[in-house]
Parts: sequence; structure tokens; C-alpha cells
Amino acid sequence: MDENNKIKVTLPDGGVREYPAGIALMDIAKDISPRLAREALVAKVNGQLTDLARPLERDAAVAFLTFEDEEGKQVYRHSTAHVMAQACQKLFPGVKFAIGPAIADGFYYDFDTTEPFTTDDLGVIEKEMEAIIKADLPFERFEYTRPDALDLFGKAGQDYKVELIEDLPVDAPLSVYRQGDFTDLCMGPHVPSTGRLKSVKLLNVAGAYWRGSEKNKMLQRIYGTSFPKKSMLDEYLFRIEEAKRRDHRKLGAELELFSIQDEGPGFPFFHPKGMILRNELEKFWREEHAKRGYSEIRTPIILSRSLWERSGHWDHYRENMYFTKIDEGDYAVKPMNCPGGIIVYKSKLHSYRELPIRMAELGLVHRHELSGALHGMMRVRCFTQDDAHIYMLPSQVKDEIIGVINLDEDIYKVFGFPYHVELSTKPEKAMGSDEIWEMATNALRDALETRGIDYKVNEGDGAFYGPKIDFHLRDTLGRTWQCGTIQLDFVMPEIFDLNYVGEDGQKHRPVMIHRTIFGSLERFIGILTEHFAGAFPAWLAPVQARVIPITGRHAAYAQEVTDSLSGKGIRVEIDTRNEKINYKIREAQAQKIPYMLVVGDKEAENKTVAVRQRAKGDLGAMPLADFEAMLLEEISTKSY
RNA sequence: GCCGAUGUGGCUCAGGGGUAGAGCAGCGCACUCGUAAUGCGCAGGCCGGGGGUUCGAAUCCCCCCAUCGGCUCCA
Repeated sequence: MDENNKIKVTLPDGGVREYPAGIALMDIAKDISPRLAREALVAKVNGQLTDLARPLERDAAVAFLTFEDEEGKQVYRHSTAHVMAQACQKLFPGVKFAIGPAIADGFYYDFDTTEPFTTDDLGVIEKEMEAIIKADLPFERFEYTRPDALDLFGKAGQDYKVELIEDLPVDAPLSVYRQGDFTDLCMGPHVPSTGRLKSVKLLNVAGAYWRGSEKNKMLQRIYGTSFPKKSMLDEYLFRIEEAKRRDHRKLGAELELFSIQDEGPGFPFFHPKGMILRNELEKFWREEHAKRGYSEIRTPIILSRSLWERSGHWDHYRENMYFTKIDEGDYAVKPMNCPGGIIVYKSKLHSYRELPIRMAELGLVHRHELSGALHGMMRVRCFTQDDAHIYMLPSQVKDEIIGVINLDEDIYKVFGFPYHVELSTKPEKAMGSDEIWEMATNALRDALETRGIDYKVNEGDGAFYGPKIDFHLRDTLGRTWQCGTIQLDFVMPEIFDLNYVGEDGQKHRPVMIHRTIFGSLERFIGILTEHFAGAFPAWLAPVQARVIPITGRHAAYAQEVTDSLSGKGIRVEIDTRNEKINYKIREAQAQKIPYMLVVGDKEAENKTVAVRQRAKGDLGAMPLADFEAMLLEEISTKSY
């Protein structure tokens, strides 16, 4: 390239600048502004993330990314992961490196070590990282041929890197990054030098299987995060602490909603207040389903082994099931409701005129989840699915799927939380031919596209009998949990020889949908608790109002108010304890009761109540009847 | 199930080889009070369970169990 050649650089603001060909991106940043040079972490050249040290040879659109940009942030964290790996290389000679990506809010790196890391090691590693950062080592990029790279990492004993290279396409370009004495296979890009990294915090260690398969060796994963400013790190750590305060397990105990006890790991207890919440949800659910032409059934929890053999659960789901013996016979506790529901369908002959049949069941299922997987109400070993099975003509499939999607959206809307949708395809352990799976998967995809819903594909994650659309909700720490699901099934109707009588008087095979909206009452209540931080909307609140007499003198009027509210179907409590008003309010606030009704001399005299709303505070006095009307309206509209 | 951590009264936590402490909650008494903690007193724990070391174990060691954070799995 001729030194005298000029190239044109187009910046995001549309401005065009000329530079000599071969100029380093960093020098362009410096030319634009010293501040940009200081803050830029990486460049985007024609949409391609690129190290700042690399030269620019021809005309290009260039953008400089800082920590404020999502991609800049990822590069920052990824570079931090490399620094952590370098620290581990020094502290734990012989350690092997697997992968170390940036993730939401941080990064991790997986190591193969002779001794597992302990929490104490984190501090030591952090110290070493600080030294590396202080040394301000440049991140240098090198291109390698495949044989050279294999030789480099092979000689270094880096088996995982060798495996990674072997799995790359033969003609793929290989890049290697080096800072100081640490060399890693990496696509890059990276920040210019380790000195760019400021506030680093290693958060925890965890075992993680190589390539995510439990068949592989368990590696040691260290999670951490990093920020360009200490204050940002502190704020992040504070946010995590904040989030823990909304943890449904903590709130469940504090608000006396539910609990999990040592006597029943994974088997939740619903306490009186949690039952109110649950019953309200069920009531709402029944209303919405009745409106949409669903009937409701209930099937037994224990059914014979032969049924589970026929359904395929025996072959595909046995390790998750509980078994029992009755007299001489083998039985299983149901892990799913479908076989029971199918028996109901088969109990009589069906005409094509009846279809679609939408049969719902709040079914209690038991599944043996791995002990380490249990998580509050989010993952338990017995739970109530708000299940339904839809039996339909092949021609009705698309409309029925869309109908379920609409129901999902309508119901989630009432709670106002965000969700995302995934489409899961055929798993390894599956029943049914590829053609059937293909057809079913296309039907789901088609319905999603018709409704214009954004979704992500989750390969191999379908149920063993069919592909599915999943609705994922977010908990307070950002973890997502599958709740609603729509599973299209051509397999069960076949195995169970389901049929309906068609127009032609002949038997035909219906198609089935398995679906849930809440997913499970338990998980949904967990999500709901965290979403509202325990401050449930009035229609769900276990106690909707608490009457607080100022002194014992006002107990009679307080009782009158309580009786009146209670007579109108409002869930109300009275606090006649011999305590000061501040104390009683504090406690009612802590219980997140939507309304506190303070009554003293003035209120007793005027037949009013002094209303305090848990979020808005003191609303002043109003006639009791007005308050009742207001609250009843709030309840019936399910406002939040 | 796997890796790491944790387990002390209802809750939050201190103690760390010599036989258990605080605050809050609970109970009793006094105060009769106007929008987030009135004061005093009382009661409450075989320190997750089982083994071992020791004259002596909540404390040290081993094995379980449960929980927390991940991995895997899933509603």
C-alpha cells in the first residue's frame, strides 16, 4: 500500500475525514478528540468490531465504541476475562484454559485445574489482576495458520484450545491474542491494553461442564464483572443486594405466603395468605378460560405403569418420575397431565362437529428434579400446571395456536410484566418421524410469524412428543423462567389411537396441543412476588385493607368499618393491639397491605376513614362509602 | 447429580476447645397515643443430623441432610 494514498473515513455523525492509508484506528480517535482516544475501547469498521491498534487501509465507515455501547462493554468484560486467565496462569501453573466470554453484566472463564478454586482464591486472583492492569500490557493480535495454532497450543498442553481449533472450519482464519506472557486463542477484539480496565470484582466460583454437557469433565468457572469506574461497580453490587430483597423466597416467608421446609425439599407449603393469592389467580384463570370455550377436568395423580409405558413416559421420562406399588400392581405418580386427559377424551366417541375440544386441568404433577436444581418456588418437585389439551382437526391447528398465543398475551397483560418467546425444536430423545416434527415445527413458526411475534429458536429443546413455543418470564436477578408453553403434538394421538368421526362417517386422527399459560401456579406466583416486590395489586393482595384505630377508645368504630368492608367482600383486618399508630402503620406497610384506614375521634364522628395508600401515603379522610366504592373498582378492574 | 459456599432461638446476626449472646418478633405490665419502631420486665436454643478426636466439642476431623450461587435439566 502506497504511503501517500489517502483514505476517506466516514464517522457515525456523517462527517468524512481523510487520513493516510494504514493509519491506526487509535490515531484516528486521537485526531478526533483526546477524550475519545481515552474512552474508546474498540472500533467498528464497516460494522466489524476491530482492535484500535489495527491499521485502516481503505475507505471505511468507522465508529468508536466506549463502555457506554453494549458491544464496547462486552469487549471490556471479555478483555477482563483474559486478564483473569493471565492471573490464573501465574498463580496456578499448569492450569488449562477453556472459554472465557462476556455475559450480561460481566464475564466468566472456565479453567481446568487440579484443585478446585475456593472462594478464598478469588481475592488472590483479584490482586494479581490488579498488578496486570497496573502493568498496562498491550493486547497484541497475531494471525495463525491452523497447523501453527495447533502446534502452539498443543505444545503448551492447552487441550481445550486444541479441541476448539479442530472444530473450526479448516479455512477459518485464526487469531491469537497476547498480553504479557499470556497467549490465548481468541477472535477478539480487545481493548488496547490492560490498563484500560479499572474496577474488577470476582463474584463467585462454580463448576461448569466443558461445552455444557454433563458427559464432559467439570471445569472450574469464575464469574466476575468489571467497570471503568469504582462507583459503577459499587452501584452494580448495590443493585444486586437490592434485588435480593425482592427475592420471592424471602418475601414468601415475610408475607406468610408460602415456604419450603427441610421436611419436603422441593415440595412447597402454601400458607393462608398464599392460598388467597393462589385462589384469586385460579378464579381469574377459570373466568378467562370459560370465556374462550374451555371445559375443565381433573385427573388422578397416580395412574398405572401400563399407561406410562404406552404414553412413552416410561421410556423417555422415567428418571424424572416417582413410582409406587398398589396391591400387586405398579403405578407412577403423574409427571404430566396429558395421558390422564387423553383417557377422558377417549371415554366417548367424538364428532368432527365438536372439535376443537379445549379441555383444561389444574393438574398437580410430581417430577424428580435434581437436588441441585431446586430453587424456591421457581423449580420444585411438585407443582400445579394450568394445563389444557386441545383436540382439533388438522385444519384448525393454526387458529388454535394463535388463540393460545392471544390468551397468553391477554393474561400476561393483566400483570404487566415483560416476557420473551422461544421456539424449541426436536430433541435427541424424541418420538415420531422427522417429517411429523418438521410439519409441527413449521405450524408453530407459521403461527408466530402470522402474529408478528419476535422469537428465538432453541434447537433441540422441545418436549419428547413435539416442538413447542415457550414464554419466558424474568425474575428479579434477571434469570428467565419458562412459564407459558404451547406444544404441538402429532405423536400422542397416534399412540393412544385417538380419533373423531368425520363428515364422511370414517374415523380420523385429531391433532393435539398441550399448553399452559401460568406454566405452574408455583413458579408463576414466584415470578409475581418478585415482579411486584410483594406489593400485589389489590385484587391479589391477601389483605386488601387494614383498619387501624388510634386508641382503644376507637375500637368500636373500627370494628364497624371492618364489618362494613368485610360485608362487601373486601379482605380486611383490624389492628386493635395496644400500640402506637406509627408502629401499626409501619407494620402494615411492611406487610405491603394496599390500604390502611386510620380511625380516630374525627372519623368516628363523621363516619369517615383516613386513607393511607401503601405507595402514595396519606390520602386524607373520605366517607367510608366512597372508599369502599373506590377499592371495589380497583379490585374489579385488576389495576396495578 | 456435579463444583463452591453456608447452616447458632420465629427473623437478622455475634461467639470459634471450658459447656451460649444481642437486636427485632412473641408474652406480661405501664403509657391511650393522628400516618414507618413508647418504656420496663419475662420467656425462648440438646448451636442442621450422625459418628469420631479430646478430661471436655457449637467450636477440630469424617459422613450425611438442607439451603444459597452456578453447571446440567426443566413448568
